[in-house]
Amino acid sequence: MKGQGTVPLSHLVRKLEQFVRLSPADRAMLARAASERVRNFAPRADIAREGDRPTEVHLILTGWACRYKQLEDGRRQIVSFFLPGDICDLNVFILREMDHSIGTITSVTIADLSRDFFEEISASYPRIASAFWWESLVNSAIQREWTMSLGQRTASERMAHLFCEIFFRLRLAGLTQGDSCDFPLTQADLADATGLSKVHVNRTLQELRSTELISLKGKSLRIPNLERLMNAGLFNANYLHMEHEGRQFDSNE
Amino acid sequence: MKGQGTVPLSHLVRKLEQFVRLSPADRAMLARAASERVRNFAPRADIAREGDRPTEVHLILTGWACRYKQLEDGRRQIVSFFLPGDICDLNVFILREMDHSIGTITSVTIADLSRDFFEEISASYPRIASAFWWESLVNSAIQREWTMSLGQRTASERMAHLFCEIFFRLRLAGLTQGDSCDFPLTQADLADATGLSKVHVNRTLQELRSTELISLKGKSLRIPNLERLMNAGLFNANYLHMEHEGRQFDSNE
DNA sequence: CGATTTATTGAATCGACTCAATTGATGTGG
DNA sequence: CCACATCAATTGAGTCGATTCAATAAATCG
Repeated sequence: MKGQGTVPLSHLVRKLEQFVRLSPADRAMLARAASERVRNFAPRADIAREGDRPTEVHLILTGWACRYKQLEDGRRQIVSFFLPGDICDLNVFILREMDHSIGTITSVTIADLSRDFFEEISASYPRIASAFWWESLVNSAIQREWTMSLGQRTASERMAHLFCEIFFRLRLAGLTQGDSCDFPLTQADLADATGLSKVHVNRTLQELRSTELISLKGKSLRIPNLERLMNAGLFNANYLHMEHEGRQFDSNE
Repeated sequence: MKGQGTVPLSHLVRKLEQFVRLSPADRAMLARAASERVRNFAPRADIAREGDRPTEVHLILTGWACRYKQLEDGRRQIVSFFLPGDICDLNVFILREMDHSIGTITSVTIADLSRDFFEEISASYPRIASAFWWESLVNSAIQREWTMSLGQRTASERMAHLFCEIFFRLRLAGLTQGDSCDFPLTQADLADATGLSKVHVNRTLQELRSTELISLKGKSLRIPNLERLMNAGLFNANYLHMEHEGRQFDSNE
């Protein structure tokens, strides 16, 4: 039973184990959760819309998605990306309605986690609960870092920073191959995420390519020298909190 | 014992009661929490610094503070404001170190809430726990809205939006007088929060004043017509989730 | 009261935007 | 499997919002 191989759940487990050591029972619980209600979405589809009542928490099993908001006049901002293994807001169901939408980038498989499930977790699976807290605090930190990027970083810094962030997050979930990873975002997506125009995104990418900070063709990203890209984006990984918390959170089994 | 008058704790209670109805026991618990370890800070002082180990959660009793991040070259971004009654990140103590700093704007009084305190809450005070969850989800929503502002709104929209947000939040805590409220932020603070230069903040304020959207002198803000300001800032209050969740969360006592 | 912080103004510049057209990919149906 | 349609990426030119630098005026504070 050891080694879940490439099953979708493994991204979540791999990521959570960055923080706590999970017991076989913990893993079984997660496996149960991830199979309860599974749904598939086409690329560029909405999983949830602003105004909807949130009734469950979504766990991204495969594919990329994003949270986005729109102004009445159509201006659109992607406020975060969801990668495989990511969980959308713990406990959202206590709010009456969504203040943003969740849409897919690629085709996506999600598992819907019910409220009861969360209550069971907090009552009986303290390590999972801890890890979920960690995930949620990291997501808040990412959102703050985006605020920083949009407020202070220049176009090329912003772009470099985003590439670093995504690469680190994918790596944590076991989704990189050496210095490369899948990268399904279009330049329009990057524009919506960075607050730049599509045209300027294009020019900024050319700049990053010409200085050999990235190589981006098709849907694949390669970062030949991560350190250099991090410097270019003033990227400090501390906000991802990829530290292991030590023994106090380990499984005793 | 009824009516806490203007004691600092009342801002928190008033805000949380927007969401749940608290029992006398709940209130007593909050009162205990808020008196456990109280500290005072001068204006423009740091409550916590990036790199520190977070050991407790801070509750703002009086005064204004902010979360901010800095790049190596000194560029500074305020990523959120803390107003009286606000709580800084539930459960941060599970992270190894702060990824940002918390600094005061005015003089500030805080209460430090221990980890044990939170465990007691989740075990025995479900309504407070719910309300804390709500507060934390709203804070995330605010952070997303800032991302939206910085990415998509123009200078004057951004400024108008920020004024609306602060006014709504202060009102929820019982800190507005009619169409006015205290407003201790300097133009430099506004610049750091909106990602604009000080000079442009100044010019944007002049624009808002000349169109009579705000009146801002000394440390006092007046919003003669909130609706107009909301339109100017494309402000939609839904992200503040100021809805009452209905009976299921009410105290039975 | 002078000292320091905060706010205001002007002028020149630049990063990023818009508009508009073109090239290159991707994908689908006949 | 090509032809057409659509979507994504690229390029050029002109413009504008916001910036920087620098100086001055007005508040605030000890």
